[in-house]
Amino acid sequence: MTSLAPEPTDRRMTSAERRDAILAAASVLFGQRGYFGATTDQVARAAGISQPYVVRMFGSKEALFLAVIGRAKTSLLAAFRGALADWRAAGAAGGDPCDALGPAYLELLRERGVHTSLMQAFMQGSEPAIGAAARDGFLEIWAFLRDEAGVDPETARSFLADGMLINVLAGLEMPRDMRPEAAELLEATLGDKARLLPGA
Amino acid sequence: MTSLAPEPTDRRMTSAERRDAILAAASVLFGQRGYFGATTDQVARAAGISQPYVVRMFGSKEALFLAVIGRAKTSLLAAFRGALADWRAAGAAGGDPCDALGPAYLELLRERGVHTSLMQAFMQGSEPAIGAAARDGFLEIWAFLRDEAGVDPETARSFLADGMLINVLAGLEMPRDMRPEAAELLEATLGDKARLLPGA
DNA sequence: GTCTATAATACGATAGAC
DNA sequence: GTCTATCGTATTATAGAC
Repeated sequence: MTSLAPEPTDRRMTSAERRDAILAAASVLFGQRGYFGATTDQVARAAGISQPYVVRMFGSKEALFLAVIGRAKTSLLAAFRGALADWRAAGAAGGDPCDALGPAYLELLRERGVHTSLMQAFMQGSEPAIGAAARDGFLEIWAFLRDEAGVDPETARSFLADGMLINVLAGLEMPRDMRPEAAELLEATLGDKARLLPGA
Repeated sequence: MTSLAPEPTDRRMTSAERRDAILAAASVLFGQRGYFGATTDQVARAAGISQPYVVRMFGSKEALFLAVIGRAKTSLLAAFRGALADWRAAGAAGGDPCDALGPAYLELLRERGVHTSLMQAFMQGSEPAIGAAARDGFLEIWAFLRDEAGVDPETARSFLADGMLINVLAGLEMPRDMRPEAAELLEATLGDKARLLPGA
């Protein structure tokens, strides 16, 4: 039976890719304006499709947002796991794994909307479904640092704090400010990697 | 002329206090749901007045939000300046001023909505008026640390990072999560002060 | 000063054609 | 799979009475 042959992979890839392109567009918009501020119509326009189709594809705006933060969490953990594996392969036994995770976190700024959409989710703790997913995602990062990377609580806490400051500078689009204080803050926090922030 | 006598202070105080009560209610709501998520009707109900009156009193929702973050910035800087003065009066010349500012920041969690409304503003950098005000406010804190408290850039950066992590745990309402990982994270970040977070 | 009533619009979601 | 048309509702803001 010819029907046993697999469907042309082109079709399925295109479908999954299109879905991911919508999620990428939604990540940027939710990252900029937050869950309530970004509209399904804005996502649709950015993705070049109709507003009802966005809702149809994900079921609801809330489900779309949950898919966005799930995708961001996956991107982040993949970047961390890759950096950790490389760091271990390079044979850095006694050192601090965060020395490898930090640069990976900054490189991820090139993928727009990952940090900011997660951060917007973190600020919705009082929304029942989103809040639960956000707490869950944050604790998954914590568990990765403690259990997979093997760092102690204070090192993990400090690493997360540095990450949250970077997220805030991304949310602020701080490079838009041209005053010397802004330059000093950006230099102290990110050095020349400040160019990766939104607004730069 | 009897009209030269000052107006009864009762009247004016009551008016200013009522305005501040509205701002306090708005701080909590904007902190929880963000600029777009909180509605003027929710603020009005929380303050026990009508929705059109909220808009009338502040001119627009955006002006109300800007008043909220202005008030939060004032509360924060007042707490910092008070703690810094006490610390200097106690004669701690060679130490780190952040040792006094940190506890003051945690005590301010009792005043609901200060940290979270500021954080929500920080995540709206792409909104023209709000973004500019948010960057301005953040840099005012930075300038306080550098110029008034006299701390070096790396100490200031690290202090701000710790603060941003606390803000995120407040936004997440992390104490709602009962798993041991959440307890470990909260203990590492706030110790017994975790009880001051929303959601606790 | 504060309210009620309401205008004007924006939004998420559904129905149904193709 | 994807669109157009549209419904029902929520939201900001204004008008105007008291």
